Parts: sequence; C-alpha cells; structure tokens
Amino acid sequence: MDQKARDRAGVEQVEPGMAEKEGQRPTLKTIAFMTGLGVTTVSRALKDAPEIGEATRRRVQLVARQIGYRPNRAGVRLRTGKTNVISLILNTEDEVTGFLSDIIYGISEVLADTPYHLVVTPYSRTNDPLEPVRYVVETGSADGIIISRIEPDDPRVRYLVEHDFPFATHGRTAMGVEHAFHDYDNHAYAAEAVRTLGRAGRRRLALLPPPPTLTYYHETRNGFSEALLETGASEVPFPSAHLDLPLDRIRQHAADLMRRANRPDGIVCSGAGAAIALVAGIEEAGLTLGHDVDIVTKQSTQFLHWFRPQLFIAREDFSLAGRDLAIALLKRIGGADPKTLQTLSSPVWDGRPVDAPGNG
Amino acid sequence: MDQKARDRAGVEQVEPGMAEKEGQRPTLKTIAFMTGLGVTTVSRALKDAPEIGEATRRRVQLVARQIGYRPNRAGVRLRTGKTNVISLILNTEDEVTGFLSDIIYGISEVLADTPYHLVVTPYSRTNDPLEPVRYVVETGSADGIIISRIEPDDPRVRYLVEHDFPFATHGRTAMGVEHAFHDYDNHAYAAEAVRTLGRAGRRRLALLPPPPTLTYYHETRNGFSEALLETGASEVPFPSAHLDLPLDRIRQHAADLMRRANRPDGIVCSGAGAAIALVAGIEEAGLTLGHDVDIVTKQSTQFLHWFRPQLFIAREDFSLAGRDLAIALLKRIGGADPKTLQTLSSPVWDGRPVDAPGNG
DNA sequence: CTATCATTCTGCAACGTTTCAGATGATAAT
DNA sequence: ATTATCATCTGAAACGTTGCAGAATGATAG
Repeated sequence: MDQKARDRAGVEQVEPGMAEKEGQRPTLKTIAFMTGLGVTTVSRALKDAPEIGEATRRRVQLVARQIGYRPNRAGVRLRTGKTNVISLILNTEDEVTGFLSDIIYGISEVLADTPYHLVVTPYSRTNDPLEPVRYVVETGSADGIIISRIEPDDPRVRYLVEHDFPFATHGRTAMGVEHAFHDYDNHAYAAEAVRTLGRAGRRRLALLPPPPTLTYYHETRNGFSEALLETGASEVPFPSAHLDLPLDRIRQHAADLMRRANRPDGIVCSGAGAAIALVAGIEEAGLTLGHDVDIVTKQSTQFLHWFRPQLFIAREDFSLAGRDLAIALLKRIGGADPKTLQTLSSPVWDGRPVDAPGNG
Repeated sequence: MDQKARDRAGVEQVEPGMAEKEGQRPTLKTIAFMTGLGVTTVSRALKDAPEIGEATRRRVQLVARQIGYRPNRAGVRLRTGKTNVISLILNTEDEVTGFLSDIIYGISEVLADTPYHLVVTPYSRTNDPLEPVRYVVETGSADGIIISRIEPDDPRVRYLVEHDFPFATHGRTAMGVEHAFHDYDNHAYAAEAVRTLGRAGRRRLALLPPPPTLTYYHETRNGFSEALLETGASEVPFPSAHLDLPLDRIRQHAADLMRRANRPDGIVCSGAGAAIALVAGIEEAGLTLGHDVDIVTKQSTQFLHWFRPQLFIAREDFSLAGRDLAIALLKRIGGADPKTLQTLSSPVWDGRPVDAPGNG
C-alpha cells in the first residue's frame, strides 16, 4: 500500500531522515533517534534487560508508550524465529452445532492479553490430517498447535512429540506419552447418563457413540458399559451409528432402531445435533420421547430443552475447553512440563432434574 | 526451538556452510548454492520474471520443488510489507447458532488455494468496535479485513476507506461509499416471509427484527412493511424485541406478546436461535405453532424442521457468505474496483412448502 | 599511576526476502 | 571497428529486530 513511500525514505546514512518518517509506524530506530540512544540500547531497555540504567530504561519506555511503539512482528519473527502465533487446526466437516465458535472465543479470550494471534487452519477430512500439522512445523509458521478429534494412537501427536513442537490436544491419547490436553470427562458423562436413565426406570439402553476412531469413543463406551453393569441394565445394540454420520442418516438409523421389536427404552447420545436427529427418528417411528423412550445428551448451547423438555441434558462448555487449551499451550511454549498441563472437565447436569420420573 | 542451531551456522562468508544447513529449512540461498546462481536470480526465477532465461527458470523451479522450498513469510513480510494474512474480526457475543463455523469454513476454502492465512480477532461488544480494526491497520498485521455487524453509517467502514485499507463487509452500509460486501437479501426474505404467512391465511403479523443499529434491520423492516401493504396484512407491534437479546429474554417477550389480546397470528423471525425461543414462548403461553400462529424463519443448519415441522424456513448459507467475502477481499487486495465486488444472496425456501395451509 | 573491573552503552552482523543499479557478454546497428 | 541494444545474470542495500563482541566511562584495587 504505502510501500513506495517507505522506499523513498531513509536513503541517506548520516541524516536518518526522521522528518519524512513522520506518518510512518515508529520503530526502534525512531525511538533511538528521539532519545539519542542506540537502537540496541532501546531494544534492551524495552525488555528490561539488566545492563540498562534505571533512568534510561524509564525514559525509553516512556517515549515508546507515548508514540505508541509496537514491535514489528516480521522483524522479531525473522530474527528470533518466534512467530507469536497459535495455530488452531480443525476439520472442515466438523460439528455443525456451533462448537467451533465457543472454542475459538475461549482461546481468543486467553490470547487477548498476550502478543499471540490465532490462525485458523481447517482441513478436509478427506485429506491427510497430518498435512496441516506438518506444514506448521516445517514452515515454522506458529509457536504452538491445537488439534482436536484425537485418536488413541494419533499420528499427529506422535509427529509433534518427535519434533518437539509445542501443542495441546482437545481430547486424550493412549500412547503412553505425556502431552498437554483438555478433555471432557466422557466416561463420567456416559456413566451418569446411564444412571439417570436407570432412575427414570429405563432398563434397555442404546448408545449413540462418537466416531469409533476417536479416543472419546472408548471413554464413552467404557463409562456406558460400567454403569450398565452397576445398574443391571442391558444394552440394545445400535449398529454402525455414530456422531460423524450426517444428521439425516442418524435420523434414519434411529427410526429403524425404534421400529425393531427389541427397541431400547433409553438412549445415551454424545452430541446435541445427533440428539435432535434421534428425536426426529423416534417420532417418525410413531413413538413419544419421555414416554416410550428417554434420551440423555450433551449440549453446549442452551436451547435443547426448548426443543424437547423431556431431554436429560448435561452441559459441555467449549469455551472453557478453548481457555484451558490456550493456557496449557502457552505454558507449554514457555517450557512447562506437559504433565502439569492436563485438565479434565466434569459434566454439569442441568435442564430436567436427573431424578425425575421417565414419564414426561 | 532450534534457534541456537541456526545461530551456530553460517558464520563464514566465503564458505556458506551448506553442509550444516542440511536439516535446515531451505531458503533462496540454499537454492542459489545448489544451482550455482545468485540469490537474486533465484528469487526472480521463482516468480517468473521476464529477465530470466527459460532454461534457468525451469532449473530453479525444479530444484525448488524438489527440496520443498517455501518462501519465508517473515522475510517477505519484512521486505515487502505484504503479510499474506486476512483478518476476520468478530463479536465475542455473536451468534450462538454456529454461524461462525460456516463463515470460517467458507473463507478457508477460498484461502486454501492461496498463500493467505486466516487470523481470527474477536472483540467484546462492550469494547470499541473500532479498536481491532485500528490495530490491524496501524500495525499492518494483515493485508485485508473482514467485518460483520455492519451499521448504515459504520465508523469502521469510514476508517478503512479513509486509510485506503482493503476490506469486505458482511452486510451493507448506507454511506454512499462503494466497498466490497456480501449480503443476504433480507429485504426479499422478509417480504417473501410476509407473503408466505399471507398464503397461510395469516393477517396480523409481528416482526422479530435484527438489532436496530444494524443495516439489515432496516432492510428486513422495509421488506416486511412493503409486503404488508402488498398483502393487506397488518402489523402487530413487538416492542423492544430483537435478535441481540438473550434467547431467554426473547422467550419471555414472546410469551408476553402471545398472551396479549391482540396477539399476532404470524411472526417473521430473522434468526434460527430466536425462532426456537419464540416457539418456546408461544407454547409457554399455551398456544400451538401452526394452529394459533405461524412462524417464518431463516436457518443455516438443517435441523430446524425437526424442531417443529410447522415452521416456514428459508435457508441462509453462511459458507457461501464466507467464500464470497474471501473472494471479494482478495480481488480488492489485488486492486479491483469495489463496485465489482458486491454480492447479494437470495433466500432459498425449503422445508414446508410456502403454499401449504396454516394448519399443520 | 597503572591494571582490573563493573556499569552502561554501542556498532556490526544476521535472519530471508526483494528492489535497485549495474555487470557481463553477445548480438545488431552504424 | 565502434557503439548501441538486448538478454541474463549479479552484489549491495534495506525492511526491523536481537545477539555478540566490544567501547567508553568511572571506580576500585594493586
């Protein structure tokens, strides 16, 4: 834009031509000129280096503040390799339900008080999930990475650990390697969901689980199974149904399921969008939510209980996830031990009380 | 991370020490060394400059591809001022309904084939909306900006035009200044919504409009009013209700409205989340959607007709908005005339057919 | 009075890129 | 034979920053 103006200025060595730089963005050189100090001194003074005199330091910082000096990111990055960028890598097809917004807001909230910028890098699920991660690491285009859709044995985690690149995951792995993560306690969620249905008198339960490749599929399933044993309820298989299916497919599957002779009287569901599709399928089969069958689900936004008040609902706070992930990643970049950067968030039950009777 | 290694290498002038740079990221110097050419020649060859011989150019490009050369963004940025960054500025409190995800995906889809990165910069509605825009312009931290929540007389637009900074808006202004935008045709939407309700036999219509400060409030209201005249229906005031209220407040307002003696028999609503709240309020007042009252609304995701099949629904495609905004902005950065970068997307009606009778 | 030392400040060089102003031959025009 | 023109190529400089090695000053010790 104003490149020519910049090229025009500063040709002479002796007279730095600060007059022409009037409207330009101030740099260290500007401050050096104004204070009569050297550029190096100014640079050090601004970062409170010990070899700068107290008076000088204060003077420099005052001037810098006055003229609104901001370090040039490209200069810093070129010199130090530090990008001051966090890269959020996510699936194009992921989560229609607004989950992304919350996580981004959560991350931004934390980054707002730091020099960090948030770069969002989506990739299509059809492509190699490793690709965007490799890109960031190879080009050094960020100081840290946040990834989601974590698998028990995740190639991205392996790659990042191997390259000693700071990262945090939304979800856990089972690779015997410590890394920063935030996760929702899906085990607790599924178990409590089963107990809730038990209290509602439901004994024949189905599970609409996360995609089987992901870690939290197993957590969910384990929680589900353990609580089944505990409550003495039985599982009605819900074959090949999972959260990654298009909502319309889930609706179909649900309708088919509910038309079977041995249909479930309770369903544990791991996503808000899927729960809506489930209900649609149930009603398509001529059954009534809260009467013939109960559903427990998670939600991040508030309106699910307006959709059907009969739903049992646990809250999952994605902005908390974003905040925790950002905090963990920043600490990791700062060199903290990954073991100390692992958080788990517990389900909070709201909406219909968990001990209400099943008949709505 | 590997900064020390980098500092270690390349001290000698004569022998460039390419051996030690083995594991390092290739730069122009690397290619220059490998091809035996000068750095300048390599730089030019890679961007198809005319003063480079055909053979040389191909040779350089081959080597570059082989070793996986990627220009260093910081280098380019420092030298040219070009950041290859698009900044998306958005409201923290905005749109619970997943609208953000779609728009980000739309933008990313376009940027994927370019060297551009997408930086997301949220700001709280309580702060100055101008602040993040000013930051980007003053620090030159992006080549272009996308903003939303556009007002008829928008200070951000004024600022950006004054500073001749490339931008595109999601929504239109009324400032008599040409700029790149993408907008949904809310005038057409509201008008068609009124006609739809008319065909359903509804004569006493209320409008749940966008926030009154935004441009599309007026578009919506004008479309609504014009179609009222056209169809001979009358308006039932729905005072102080708009989309920016918390959903629970909207529910309350709706319940109050529907308990009034002169309650509407049709409501035009400008947002999916709000429509759900409206329905909740209506049912709270003991009335039945599709019988006592009909609602027309927009949705970006698909599940609204599962919520209540009686809803009249128009689709609003936010990923299209994202794509159009990104395309327009890139062209604007390329110097295109803003007048040629303005797109309007028409409502597409789906779900319940518009000429179905009002009784569901 | 010199040597040593801490304190405080400073040039220079380099990160990777592009632009500017040539340089080098070769070929064409005079 | 001399000059102009052209096609290719090149080194130096600069963008803003920080690390390194060292300079200037004064103080302390020998």
